[in-house]
Order: sequence, then C-alpha cells, then structure tokens
Amino acid sequence: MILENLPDMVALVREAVSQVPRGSVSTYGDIAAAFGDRAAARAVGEMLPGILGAPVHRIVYSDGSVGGHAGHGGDGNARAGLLRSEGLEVRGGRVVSFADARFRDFRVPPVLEGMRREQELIRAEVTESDSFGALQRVVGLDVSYEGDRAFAAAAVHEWDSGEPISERTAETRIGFPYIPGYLAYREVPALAPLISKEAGTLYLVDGHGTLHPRGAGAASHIGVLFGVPAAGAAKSLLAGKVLDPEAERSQVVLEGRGSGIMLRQGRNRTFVSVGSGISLDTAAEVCSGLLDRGIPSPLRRAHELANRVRREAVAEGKA
DNA sequence: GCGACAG
DNA sequence: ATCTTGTCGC
Ligand SMILES: [Mg+2]
Repeated sequence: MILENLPDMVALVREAVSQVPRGSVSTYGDIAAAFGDRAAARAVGEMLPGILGAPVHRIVYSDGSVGGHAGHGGDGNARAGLLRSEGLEVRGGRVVSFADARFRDFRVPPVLEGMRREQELIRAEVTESDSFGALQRVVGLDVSYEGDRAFAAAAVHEWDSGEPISERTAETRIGFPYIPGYLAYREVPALAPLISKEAGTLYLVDGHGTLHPRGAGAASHIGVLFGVPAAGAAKSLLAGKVLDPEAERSQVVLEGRGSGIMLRQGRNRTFVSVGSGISLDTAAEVCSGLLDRGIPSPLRRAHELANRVRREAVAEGKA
C-alpha cells in the first residue's frame, strides 16, 4: 500500500549534497525544497551528520552563515577553510556573495510532492460519520524510538468502564524521518502490525487526523488504509487556531472549518480530530469520557507501554 | 520579515 | 521523539 517502499531519505539527501559543485553552497531549506517541501529543512539538517562521502561542508545556513555546530564534519572554522580552498570567500563567518554561490539546480525526485498527492487521495476517502454500531473498545496507539528501532504499542480499553483490557506491542525498523506534515510515513508502518478490523473498536492515534495541512494526518491514514474507525488525539497543534484558548473545551478552526476540538484539564491539552469513520462530536465525546489528566487514558497507557518496551529492549541489548 | 512546525 | 537529576509545586 501507500506506506510501503518509502524513499530512502538519507540516500536522497546524500545524492542532493553530492550535486553541489566546488565553489558553490546550498542550504537545508533549498535541499528540502528540492524534495518538495521546505518543512523538511530540519530533517535534512538532522541527517547531515550521518552522511559520509559527500561535501556536507557546502551546506550552510539560509543567511549564508557557516555556523559552527557539529554535523558539518567539523567546526565552523574548518568549514570556512574548506570553502575557501574551493574558491569561496568567507568573512565574519559568512559566505561572501552568498546569493551568487547558491546552487539552484538540484536533480532529485520531489518525493514529498508525491506524498502530498497521496495525502489528498486519503483525504478524499475520509468519512466523518460514525461507522460502527455500539462502541465497545478504544485502542490507544503510540510509538517510541531508539535509533532506527521503533516500538509500537496498543492499549485496549473498554469504553463502558474505561478500564484497561489488554495490550500489544510490535518492534519494527524505521526508514523515514519525522517531517512536520508527514508523520504518517514514519509512524503508521510501525503501528500497522497492531491494527485489525474488529466490530465496535475505535483506534485513537497519537497525532492528528483531518486537523492537518492536507486534511489527512496519521489518524486518517490509519482509518482509510485499514478501513477502521480512527480518531486523532495530539498534545499540540500542527495547523489551525483555537477559538477560545482559555476554555476547557473549544473548537479548533482550520481554513474556515471546525476541524478539531481542544480539550483541557489544567495546562494539559488534547487536540481531537476525525481520522475516518467517526464524527468529530463522537470522537470528542470518547476522548472527553476517557480523559485522565488532560490525556485520553488509552493513549497515556500506550505511551507508557511503548516507552517501557523500548527501555527493556535497550537494557537487554546491553546485557 | 519572522515565526510556526503532530511525533 | 530523545538527551537527563534534581527540584519545585499542586
Ligand atoms: Mg507519540
């Protein structure tokens, strides 16, 4: 399906960096833009330190400054020296005539553009009315990480009582970075082994559903791709505006549409939105009914479980 | 122009 | 998300 055969972003970033010629420079944001979305700038920056055999010293900040932090194969002075040896003038920690030296001709696949198209297709298949009979259980889903190992957890709660019923975990290798707006490509493959179609079951995902720039966050991917009722419950906002920030419960508006509900207990907030196969009202009622210190209890439990199995796995590896 | 940016 | 110890507060 859509979330398989994801692009190897490390390899693609390495390829992009390799295309910057001697005497030229580029920026995190320009490389991200070459892949189709500047929102990936930070992700590019995080991958750079691990990239070998490519001229990462030619990647500078968007203002032309050379910087001095790790990840560029040395400190700022070393990088300035390398750039000078390639014919560039560096003064006061900045590349002189940065605009002229800025490389603009990347030939890499715009993979993020394709993913946005996929998200638009997902959005078109989202349904926003309750697609189940009597709600019996709510399954919280969350993921914890250690390097490229992902630890996914599902915590099943009985809706009537709110009590925990069971739990499951699954470990997978992660192959895609976190990029704002593309969380589904990182987390949904890890959660997939824990999802099955069962009557009366709602999946509660740690993240957004339709409260998303393309109206299709991770919760919508789960709802649509697996054909299960799903809702998103995130701890912070990715897009949209809270109408009444001080209220215990408020509508969240995105592009003129009431796409989300903010629930709060004290300073802990949860932003609820439709994944698919459920109405926003029902999703908010379920989250509200299971709210424990500002977080729906199935999600709190899934979060704790994912962290626990990660720590156990790491401890096991050291033993 | 600056800030914001799920996990 | 992860890196981390003690510490402040309800
Ligand atoms: Mg999470």
